[in-house]
Amino acid sequence: MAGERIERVELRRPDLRAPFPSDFATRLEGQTVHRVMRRAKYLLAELSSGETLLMHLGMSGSFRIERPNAREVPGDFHYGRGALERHDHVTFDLASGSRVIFNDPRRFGHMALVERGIVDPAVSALGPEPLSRRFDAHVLAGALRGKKTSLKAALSDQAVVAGLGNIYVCEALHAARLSPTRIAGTLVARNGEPRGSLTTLVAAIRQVLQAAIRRQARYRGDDDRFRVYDREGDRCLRHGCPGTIRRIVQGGRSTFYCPVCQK
DNA sequence: TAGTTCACCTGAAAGC
DNA sequence: TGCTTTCAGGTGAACT
Repeated sequence: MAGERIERVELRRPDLRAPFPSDFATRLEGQTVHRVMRRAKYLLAELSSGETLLMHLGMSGSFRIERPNAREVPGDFHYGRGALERHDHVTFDLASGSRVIFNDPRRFGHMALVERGIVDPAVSALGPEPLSRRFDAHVLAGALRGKKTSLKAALSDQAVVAGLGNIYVCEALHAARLSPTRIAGTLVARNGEPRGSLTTLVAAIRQVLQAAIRRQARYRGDDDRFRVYDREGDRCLRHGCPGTIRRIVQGGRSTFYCPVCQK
């Protein structure tokens, strides 16, 4: 979309997670996308008006791009390319002839237009990017100091660290050998300095995310992609650990961990 | 103020 | 075989 002019926007239903404003499509049409960025799980498209198009894939959302030189499909009435599918909720027709389509079966996705000079509250509240230089053990110690909630809940909080979901919190805690039920504040010394286990956790978060990006992982798929997630009853995969993976519920979400090697 | 619970949604899987 | 129920997730509002 970057560098493209948006010719036409079609909303194929009135809402995703929230209703679209009545002027959502018309405000987008005619605008040029200056650049597209990512912040945590949000995609941000900077527009020629100074507004920002905020997009979130939710659980099941995805984009696909159809290009004008794509092979024609007989009988199809949509630009001679693939027909629109049941859960194609938003289409962006671009001046180049390309079409960007947002598909989201579960409709947990989100789109909003943010006015010039305004930062969406959901974005401004986000914590540091876990793969950025700004994120280290001292920063995480500052966020966890005094927290009486569990490590699982704390790491799932996007204000503590941005972009970790349920699965990768489980994976990072397993990689760091830390129990998801441990009180978050116990990883911080009385003087506010991070304990050694917090440094290990920061490295584990980075390692788990980088590996996931390399695999272009999605939340469902090959079972061998995860070390603990969805492995209840299986042997722990850590070398030499005799433990069995346990499932518990925290904050209404499944947590998977090894009670033997995660302390 | 901090922490917890619930609703939203729908495809897949399990249960009957 | 077909119908019904349960479960999963990210986010924000409501609740404790």
